[in-house]
Amino acid sequence: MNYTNYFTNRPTDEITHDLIGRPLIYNEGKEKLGGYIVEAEAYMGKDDRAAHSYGGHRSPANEGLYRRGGTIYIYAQRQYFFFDVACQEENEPQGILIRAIEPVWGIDTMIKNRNGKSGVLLTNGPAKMMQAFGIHDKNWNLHFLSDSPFIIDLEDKHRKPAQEIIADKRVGINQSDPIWANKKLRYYVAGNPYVSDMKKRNYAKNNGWT
DNA sequence: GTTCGGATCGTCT
DNA sequence: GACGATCCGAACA
Repeated sequence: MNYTNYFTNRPTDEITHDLIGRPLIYNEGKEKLGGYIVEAEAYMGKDDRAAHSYGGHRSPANEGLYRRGGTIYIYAQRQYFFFDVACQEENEPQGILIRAIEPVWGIDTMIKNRNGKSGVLLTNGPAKMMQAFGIHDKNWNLHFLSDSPFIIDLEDKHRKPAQEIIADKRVGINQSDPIWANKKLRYYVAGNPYVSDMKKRNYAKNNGWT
């Protein structure tokens, strides 16, 4: 399975669901940083009121969404950076936002990058994950995954099986269009502590893995 | 443990 | 000049 096939040929929400439990790794050359994807959101393109590409809106900042599936789309929001992967063919501006990982590789370095914050606070949000990787710019925006330090491991045997994957509404979406704002396009490992806003009382045994 | 409001800056109008 | 696909610390329980 290569990135092009993986990020096209299926509906974007289906790909998003499939990414849960797969390793996401960032390796600039000196050390492997990353963990298992535990939370991600699908943005369904021109019709999706919550997407940056809603209504066909196109600008230098959201150009990445219009590139071919497997292209990295990094964007800035306030002082923070977010990591997306474009889906579908070129000019079909759909994408996936990786929201959270359960840290596994290079934890000590990621804690340093996060200014000493550890535990759940290390990577339980899209901008926190980028900080943990030490990314503070859009350097890799518009690069194809295989031409970047990012690796999404598509080997099924490396995918950590979740006990249950929940579909829920996306986070931080403007409610002006309740139809799109409430669509269940966010997927996460039930009870995993690294899912953003996961309440302690909802933590699952074995972090929600089988 | 959970909620609330302010910070802060790239991007588009 | 206004607005976020957020984060953090302070306040309250």
